[in-house]
Amino acid sequence: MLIISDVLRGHTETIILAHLINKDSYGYEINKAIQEKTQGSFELKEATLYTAFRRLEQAGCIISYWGGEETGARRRYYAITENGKQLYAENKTDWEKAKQLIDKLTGACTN
Amino acid sequence: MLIISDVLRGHTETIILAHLINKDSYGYEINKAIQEKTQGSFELKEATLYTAFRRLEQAGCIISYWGGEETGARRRYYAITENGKQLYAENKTDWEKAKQLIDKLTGACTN
DNA sequence: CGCGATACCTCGCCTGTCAATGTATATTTT
DNA sequence: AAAATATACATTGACAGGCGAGGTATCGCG
Repeated sequence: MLIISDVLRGHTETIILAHLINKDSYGYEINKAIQEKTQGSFELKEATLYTAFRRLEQAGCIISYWGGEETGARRRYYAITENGKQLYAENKTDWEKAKQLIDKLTGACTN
Repeated sequence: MLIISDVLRGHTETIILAHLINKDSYGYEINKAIQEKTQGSFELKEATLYTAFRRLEQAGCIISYWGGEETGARRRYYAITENGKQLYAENKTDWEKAKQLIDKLTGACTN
């Protein structure tokens, strides 16, 4: 991985939720989508992904159902809930704030 | 703390280095500076701060020396090294990349 | 003298990441 | 038909960074 993963830490859930906003999806597909989007410069590890799914489901932010085994192995689909949409919105505004804050704090100070 | 700390994770060292770029400083002062800069919306916890100092010193990114007890308790000053300046520069470019990446990945996807 | 501010430090827990490993099925290759 | 590859999900155990809680010491003020 080219990008230091500690910086990405804490964004896993938001990344997942972002992918579920428009349509239901499943782990493998989300992972592939991320790899394509970032052209390999960042990969969500499977273990990380699935533990995040567990967290989100337990928090009532997503729900899961089995389906769509037509093409290959069985898939567990996830759908975002109202809770999830709310969390996504919160995380997005938090991120905007955090971005500014980090920019300010990591700028060489002249005082 | 208002901002989710996991998002800030991994930036502690960069924040410290940023404060040492222009002048030597010590823990308490750096902490106070951060609190003022962010108007209380983010506080680097002492335990976090001092463990980060240890890490940075062990990595040869900063060096420490005792001094300046004139006003109160004794202070341990830190100075940035060439290694530290390099790490700072790397972290900054990483951050720019990561910012773009996160923005891209947490945007609701329309595909 | 007690209290608050200054200043530093450590222990142990918690949480998120991830390498390693395992399972099962479908498709493609040999 | 067997082997390899791709699809797809899941768990375990280790690791690292953040931080709550607690501790030490000095100085000035009332």
